[in-house]
Amino acid sequence: MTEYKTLFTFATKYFVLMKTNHIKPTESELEILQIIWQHGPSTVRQINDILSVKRDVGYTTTLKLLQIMVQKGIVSADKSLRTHCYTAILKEEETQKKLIDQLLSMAFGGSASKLVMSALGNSKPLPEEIEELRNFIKNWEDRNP
Amino acid sequence: MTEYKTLFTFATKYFVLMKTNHIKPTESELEILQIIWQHGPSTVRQINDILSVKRDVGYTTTLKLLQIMVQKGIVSADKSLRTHCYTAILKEEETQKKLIDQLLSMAFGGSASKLVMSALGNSKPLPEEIEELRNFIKNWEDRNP
DNA sequence: CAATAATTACGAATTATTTCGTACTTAATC
DNA sequence: GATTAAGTACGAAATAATTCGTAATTATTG
Repeated sequence: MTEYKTLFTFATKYFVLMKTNHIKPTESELEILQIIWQHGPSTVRQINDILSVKRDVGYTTTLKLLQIMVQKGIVSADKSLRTHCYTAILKEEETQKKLIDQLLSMAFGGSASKLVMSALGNSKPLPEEIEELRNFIKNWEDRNP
Repeated sequence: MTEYKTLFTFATKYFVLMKTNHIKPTESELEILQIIWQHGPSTVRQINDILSVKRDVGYTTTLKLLQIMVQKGIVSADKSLRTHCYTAILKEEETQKKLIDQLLSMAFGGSASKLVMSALGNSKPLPEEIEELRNFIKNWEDRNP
């Protein structure tokens, strides 16, 4: 019996992995995801308030997007209260990783170094970011002698 | 008269700049752009042959995409011969820069260092890339003490 | 030169994405 | 308790992206 449970658990995880692995949030969905990542589980109104600062967007538009995102398994909805609360299912780092991989193969011919150079080329990282980055680079260079 | 010509030249460049600045190639368009970037000006057949290796795509589909890309100003078509030849108008580095900026604001909250770390985190750059990258980093660190 | 092959032009179906209006339900307020 | 406000559900329009079929044209070949 335990074997079956273990197998089931594994199969479930694997299925979810497979499913989420090819989920690719659209731009609007990413906008919303980012808000949830930053602010934690949020209601439609909270999300829409933040979204509205940047651009014109109707309340029901945001609602609809969130409902679609639930269907796609991008977020989950807690419906225990009348005002539903949405939580990110896609994890920030994993999603970022996936998006970078995609950009990498789509516009950089798979060359990560080119991507990095292009990213550092433009940007003006904040001082505190620079320190973090410097450490990371040091570590990375140790691992890639 | 020369003043007008100069003005016109400037205005044209400015217009094209403004126009191309907000051009955002779709995924399929990027696929094609990448091929042209790598192989130089190409015909539909050449592009479609390369494209077909990776995935199923009809000849007329590729043709249509290229025609749309001409309309958008992404590529230009030399129609002097029966078999048209397509050249990239969008430059590789600029396009890459733009796409990174977009990814940056869309998924990394604008933090280039996070993007770089994520990119280097996964990747296994080729030895020759590592050297190039190392030089770049050295220079970058000199400029960001 | 007739038949075949390669090419372009372009309409149109299909699918995905975004947006919002309207109806309905539940809570808050007067 | 009636009215207003806030919320959800959901259909559907508008737009964008992708795909391909068919017709017309021009070259190539036998």
